Amino acid sequence: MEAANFIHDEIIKDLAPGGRFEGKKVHTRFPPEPNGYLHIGHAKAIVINFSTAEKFGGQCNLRMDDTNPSKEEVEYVDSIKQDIHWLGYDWEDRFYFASDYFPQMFEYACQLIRKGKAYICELTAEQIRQTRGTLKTPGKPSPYRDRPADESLDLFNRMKDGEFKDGQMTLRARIDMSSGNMNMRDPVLYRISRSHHHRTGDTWCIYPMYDFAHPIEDALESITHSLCSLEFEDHRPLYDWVIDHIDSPARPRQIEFARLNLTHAVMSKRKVRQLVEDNWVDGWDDPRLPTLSGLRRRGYTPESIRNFCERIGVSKVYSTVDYAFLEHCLREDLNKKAPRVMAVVNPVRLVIDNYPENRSETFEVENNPERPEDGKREVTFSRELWIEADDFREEKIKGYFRLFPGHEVRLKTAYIIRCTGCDKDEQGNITAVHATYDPDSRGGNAADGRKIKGTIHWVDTNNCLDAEVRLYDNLFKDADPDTEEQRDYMERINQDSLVVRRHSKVEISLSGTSAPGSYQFLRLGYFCLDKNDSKPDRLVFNRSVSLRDSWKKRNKT
RNA sequence: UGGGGUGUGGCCAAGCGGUAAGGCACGGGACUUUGACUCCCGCAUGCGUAGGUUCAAAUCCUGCCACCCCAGCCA
Repeated sequence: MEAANFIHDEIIKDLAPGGRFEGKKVHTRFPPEPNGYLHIGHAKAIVINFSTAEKFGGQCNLRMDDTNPSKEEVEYVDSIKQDIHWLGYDWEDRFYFASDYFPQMFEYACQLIRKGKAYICELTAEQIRQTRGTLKTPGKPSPYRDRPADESLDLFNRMKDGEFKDGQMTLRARIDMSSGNMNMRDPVLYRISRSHHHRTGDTWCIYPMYDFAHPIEDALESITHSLCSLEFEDHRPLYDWVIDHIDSPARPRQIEFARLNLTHAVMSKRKVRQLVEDNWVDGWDDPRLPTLSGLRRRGYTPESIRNFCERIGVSKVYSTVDYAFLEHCLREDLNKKAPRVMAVVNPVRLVIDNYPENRSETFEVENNPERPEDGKREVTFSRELWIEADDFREEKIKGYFRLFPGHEVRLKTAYIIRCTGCDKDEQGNITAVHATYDPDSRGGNAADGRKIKGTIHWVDTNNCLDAEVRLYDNLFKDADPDTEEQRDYMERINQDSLVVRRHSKVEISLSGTSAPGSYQFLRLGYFCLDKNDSKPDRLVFNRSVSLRDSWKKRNKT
């Protein structure tokens, strides 16, 4: 089997004869804490866990790591499940909660106490901090460190029974107060907390810490490979310590990889929350946010996100992936799938002066040149059309081959027209563009075979729909809004990250649509209906991503 | 000499002692009834750095440098 990344390398070794998991089935898990919404960074972890299991013919569990009731809520559990399903992964019947293991964890803690590997400490949080030492100096042993096991066991049971106040005492591992690894300086294993747990209610008033709970959760589920992010590297010795000192049914292996960062975006829960709560964006599913619900509303497909996650690779290097790569993956997917449609986002009236006033005709347009099997649809044409304001200029500039007086252009699938001028109001705003058409060019090709370089899209003024179009761009202009910790990144928000066009015109074939799905607005980009605001009689489209535009690129700076 | 990690082109990333894959971005060109798509071409005499071992080093060894993580009763 070929390894796609260093984790696969390790797994292959583990599975080999004499390896740590020889003869075992690979088992991974995705263990979110239900305290917020999932984002693209989680998607990377989800893809790594599920695809690794799949690659080796194993399984991946979904587990809510709910060991801290003061931060967790049920509403998140549902959104997390929904997002993972949406991405296209299935955990079948293997959906678990860390809280289901509380009784077993308590039992393991008692084992540790009996072995003299853990003790009840009555130091306050402040005292624990003070005696922990610093990065360069060893800590001091707690005065309770040598408390007899019987006494600790008794206290631990009374802790569980609610005899003590929150924070009054803790269960601590007895490891090494002078370890260079801070996590090994007698870490707290259990704390007293009377917050209401979303699943166990008030059954417990003591809760295990992550470092104690996680290896047990993994072991109980027979996880072989516990894949997590880099910041847990220093916790691995403690993870192994717990497994080694309890009567563990399994010996899972933790492997760490670098989490995903994206340019032009903020990923941390705290920062996203602030953007939402201070109303810089429209909720957790704002299309500019890197949350999965935001990306979904923006029109990102699960396939594009999965593909993105697979292609960015897995390593231990601190990395920031260019947002342009995510966009590339979306375009690549939508180019194959999205039906083409004509829409004029910023309309200006085009009058074809030599076209009869009351005449109308119909043209057939292909739905997707990439997929001829998708068939064709009809669009109507008449004397007055809407065209994109950008497609007309009063004067030619170098390289511009759209409409300007005297110049010919093709109206997609219809006729070749020649621009004759424009009308303006008193302020000098262009109110209409004038042109004449070539009656012998029906369909778009000139009878004399002359080549027409430019083709523009259009919509019949007599047969179209008004729509609101929301043009989204990066939330942050800076590639790295997240770098300097203390900077007020809100001030760096891109003022043009949302431009609303309320009077856009879209072709009639879109009338009444409510189905989810993406369209390519010809020459503009990929768009989808906004799931929150669009109504069959008042369409609202979100721009998922623009088409690549070498003209625009060439003309800026 | 706290501990743990990482350094390959602008951004990801292969490479596992035999003479620098691939993708994105970027630049050029072809094609084009989407300035899209597609297709060509270009883009590291170089792998943090200095030495060493070897016929041969991004890969092995040593020193140095840079950056990231750790002192929650968060995960």
